[in-house]
Amino acid sequence: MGNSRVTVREIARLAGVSVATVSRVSNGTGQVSEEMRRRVLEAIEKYGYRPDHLGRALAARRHGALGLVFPGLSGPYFTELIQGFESEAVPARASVHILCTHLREDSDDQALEMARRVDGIAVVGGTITEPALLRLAELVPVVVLAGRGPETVPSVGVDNAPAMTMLTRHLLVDHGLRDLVFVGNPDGSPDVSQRWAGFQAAYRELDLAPPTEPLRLAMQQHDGVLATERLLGGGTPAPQAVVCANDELALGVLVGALGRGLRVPEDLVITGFDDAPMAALVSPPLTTVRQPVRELAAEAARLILNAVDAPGAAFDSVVLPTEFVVRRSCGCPAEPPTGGTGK
Amino acid sequence: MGNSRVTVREIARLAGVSVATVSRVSNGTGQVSEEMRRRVLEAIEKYGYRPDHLGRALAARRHGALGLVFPGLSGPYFTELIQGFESEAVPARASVHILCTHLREDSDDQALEMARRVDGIAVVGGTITEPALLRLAELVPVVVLAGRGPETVPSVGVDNAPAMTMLTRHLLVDHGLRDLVFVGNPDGSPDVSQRWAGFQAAYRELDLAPPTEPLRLAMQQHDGVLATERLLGGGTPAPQAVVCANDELALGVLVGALGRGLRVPEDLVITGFDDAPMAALVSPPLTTVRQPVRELAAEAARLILNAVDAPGAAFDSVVLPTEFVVRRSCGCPAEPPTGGTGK
DNA sequence: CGGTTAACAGAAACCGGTTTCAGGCACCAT
DNA sequence: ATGGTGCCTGAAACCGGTTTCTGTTAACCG
Repeated sequence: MGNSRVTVREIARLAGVSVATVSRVSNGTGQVSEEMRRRVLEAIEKYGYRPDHLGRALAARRHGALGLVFPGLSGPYFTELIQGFESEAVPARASVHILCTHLREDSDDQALEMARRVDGIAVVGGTITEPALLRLAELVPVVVLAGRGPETVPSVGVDNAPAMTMLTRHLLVDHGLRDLVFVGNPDGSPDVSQRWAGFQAAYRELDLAPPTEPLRLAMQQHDGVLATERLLGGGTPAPQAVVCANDELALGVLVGALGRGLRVPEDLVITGFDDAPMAALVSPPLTTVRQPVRELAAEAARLILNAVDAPGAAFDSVVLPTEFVVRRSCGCPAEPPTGGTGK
Repeated sequence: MGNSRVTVREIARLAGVSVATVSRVSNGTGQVSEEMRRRVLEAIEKYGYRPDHLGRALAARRHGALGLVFPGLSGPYFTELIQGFESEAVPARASVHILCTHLREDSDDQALEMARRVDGIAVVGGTITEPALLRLAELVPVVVLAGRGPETVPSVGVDNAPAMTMLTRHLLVDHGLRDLVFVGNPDGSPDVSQRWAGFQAAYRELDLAPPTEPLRLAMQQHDGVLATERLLGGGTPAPQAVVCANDELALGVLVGALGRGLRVPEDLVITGFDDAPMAALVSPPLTTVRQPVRELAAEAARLILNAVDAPGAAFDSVVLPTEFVVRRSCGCPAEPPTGGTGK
């Protein structure tokens, strides 16, 4: 297996030059005469020489790889994240290592282990402990993706709380609703934690007492279906509106609610967060908050790549803006461009 | 950055032994006296020595990494794939590199590039060209994931065609339907191609003329919504059943159909493939085919790891079984455990 | 024409490990 | 005493590159 067994020294011998010259030619560094360059390139071409990654990495003290650590892989959010990260890493000739911790006990150790194989790491907020994050940052450039880490570790995120406050305010003020329930686990991720805080803040702005407890569930579509069983299955009175921590949950709730014969938004208002592709396509279309997930991850990758190239240069945190997207599921009339009013 | 600057030679000096001994102790290879081992371990502990990955990899001619190449990252299918792969790689102390080709022009080159950074690669069927696959297999152990490659390259997949034939036969025979439309692009992936073939085969079994063209769409949920627009938007007469290439499409079609006021399965029958978590939770629950996606990827990882450990040992292709899951969306009565019949 | 300088090439050191190989030593059987 | 046998150990070679440092050569200048 492998014709790629041809090394610098062989090429050097075949071209009748020194290894230094071969290295210079293959890297385009230093001064090489036209004659030498031609001879070397000829040999490289002829024998199909490709410099070995490990040798090069060892000498250069650089792996040419970036790491991405996240808790689990569920739904469009994480796939967008990965793709955004990848889209920035690949052009920089950096390969992407992933680590999916599943919130295992040894997540911290595995992240530390990864640090020894890559040049920089993006960690999704809430995936590893804060001490581990700090130790990680001592080894390689680190950025926290979607969330905030310790002061010294830069992060890339969106303005979750204000966005959620705006959305909640819309329901409370413009639609006059009072009995809202928030679905999502604030302890699960910084994102959700901030959204929960923003949700409560909207109540306080109006001198209302906010709900004290969210409906704690994971973030997948089927958790949303589960939520409808809890909320609409009798027992407690049904809420007026379900404010979901992300679109997937909202879609699940929507499917569950429609499945029970409820009309949305007449009988139940539902909102999401993310503006996933499906949000605009379901009926009624979902009122949500658009966040630039892909761009978020791309920005993280860029920050890391910069930090790798220019060690020492402090790099700042970034907060990307969100956009409140009003559609039909909150009770607003159908948007003009969609045509047709109401149901 | 990094206290991890301590090397074998330093430890050797500090412990008053040779580097060979340090290497032997840290790897547990060869014979080392108790006294030496103690001294070395003490030094390792004291100075926090961790062998450098690159040095080790270079010397051992092994990267300690596995690659996973796929076209794009959409929906639960790919996330399950990644997690299954990862779950097998991590315990083997192999890191996971991913490459998301997006079907770019240079996919082949990028895959070959990856081959020089990992010990083995799993390629999702249809992601790179066949010649590239062959060249790849010359460099490292390769397995095709979900699909079949050239004879010489082993693959891991499921029995797509028979499963889809069984499902289609169920609609044709048990429900007496005739006007079915298949949604999915057979040119997009071997999986879909096989399912499309199985779909047509069911017609032929009954001496019926199968549809000649599928509705060619991508595989995401919103493509399913798109499908309803094409199929139910007037123009052509609506079909009796929509046979989707995967569950995501089916969920999209379901959402789209319900949004148009259709009753499922009374007005329109819908089926999926995969048995994603949501399939059982929507109403009506989705008739589909369960395939062990996670196990598929795990098996691929195992095959590769074995091939890496025992080079030369031929390794065979694997076909995992599927299971036909009958629920309500095909027109069958609600399952007993679910309780409640019909709507 | 002698001396300075710039351009270029190669020998050797280096990155951080693993592994081969030869030798030292203790122990045992002749 | 001698030779053989195992067990340990360390020097040195090796993995495949990059980079420093030294030296040669030719061009240029006064």
